[in-house]
Amino acid sequence: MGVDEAAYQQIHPSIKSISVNKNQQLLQAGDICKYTFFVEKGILRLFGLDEAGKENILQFGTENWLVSDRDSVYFKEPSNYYIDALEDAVVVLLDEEFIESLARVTPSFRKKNEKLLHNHIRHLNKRIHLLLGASAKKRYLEFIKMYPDVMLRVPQWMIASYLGITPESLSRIRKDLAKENFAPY
Amino acid sequence: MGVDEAAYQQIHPSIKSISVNKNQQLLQAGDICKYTFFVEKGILRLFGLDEAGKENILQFGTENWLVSDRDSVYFKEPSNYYIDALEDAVVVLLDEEFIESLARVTPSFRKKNEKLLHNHIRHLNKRIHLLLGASAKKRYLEFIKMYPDVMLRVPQWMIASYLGITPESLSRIRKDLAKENFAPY
DNA sequence: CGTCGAATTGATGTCATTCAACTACAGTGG
DNA sequence: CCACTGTAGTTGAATGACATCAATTCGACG
Repeated sequence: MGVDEAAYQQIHPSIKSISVNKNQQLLQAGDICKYTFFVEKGILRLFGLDEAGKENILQFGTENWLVSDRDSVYFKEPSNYYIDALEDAVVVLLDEEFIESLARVTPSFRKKNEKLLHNHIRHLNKRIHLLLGASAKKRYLEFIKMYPDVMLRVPQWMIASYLGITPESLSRIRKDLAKENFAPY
Repeated sequence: MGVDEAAYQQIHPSIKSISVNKNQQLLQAGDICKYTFFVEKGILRLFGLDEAGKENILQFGTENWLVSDRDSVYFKEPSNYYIDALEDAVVVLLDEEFIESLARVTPSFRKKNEKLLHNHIRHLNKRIHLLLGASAKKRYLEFIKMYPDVMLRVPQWMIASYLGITPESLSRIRKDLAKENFAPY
């Protein structure tokens, strides 16, 4: 996160790091999300359920990513989303207190945090743009371009969920691409 | 924006307010977005073009809303999006300097701004969730529930664009709803 | 091995798109 | 004031993209 070591030492006491097992839940809809999770190792995923019970994946988070329901953390409202681990993982729990400490110790932190927020928004806008305008195939190609690592580490049906299509459709899309001599790696 | 009058007076000089005509462009892809637009009157719209030249509407902004390509403002990068006015409008131009002044004069401003960012993210997440999981009909119903005013003031084909469907499809959806005795107003 | 979930494949269905025709209406110029 | 034009909206028929359902196959793991 670009935080220097001296600052880290000062606030160290308030940092909690935990290990989580594959498939372990870190957040459930209805609960208030108390932490922002910084992924030290492994993969987390943030998803919601629609009324048909289908999972819609909003975000994958691999090493050095932040995952959380920012709304729930920030507004202290019950979350509508779920977070779980797709691999055994190590995550750092960043709570309100931590954020405040950090802001006190390194004044530039607030700006960095703001920057992260802006980046997040940029991301979301791009994704909406794609969902509005692009075919499933194009969205898939965009995905593997942006997240080649994720693509190799999560099951295919989850990628389908992220893209907003069924696993069957994604399978067919991949078959198509193979025919066209497309090789992502 | 919840800024008190005294603060307003202090920073007044750096506030620029302009009138724009219907259809006037405020931002073009390729340009750097220098301002965040606060809509005092009228409606603005933020949209992108896909490679087929189709407009994808990311946001409508009516009275008291903020519209901008936050990324472009913040990172000072050329924007990928367009902003124009759907009605004759009056908008306040908020630039970097303004934001800084405000942060200096009212220390709580930074927090308010952060809150706006979080709200924005909440919004975008919800929209993605809908785009991933919900039918066109459900998305339309959601839309008129969230933005009844917008729905009355912008042409139907733009709403279709916002929802990610064609104008024809939206027309049919409305016909369906009418048959089911659905009356939004 | 045998089991279970993931992935593929085929047959069929559904929703939304596309293309085209037509209506309604607002704005423009004669 | 009326004809002319262009844009929005509606409707129909045909097409296409993706979903659904069902049947295998594949592959990891006990």
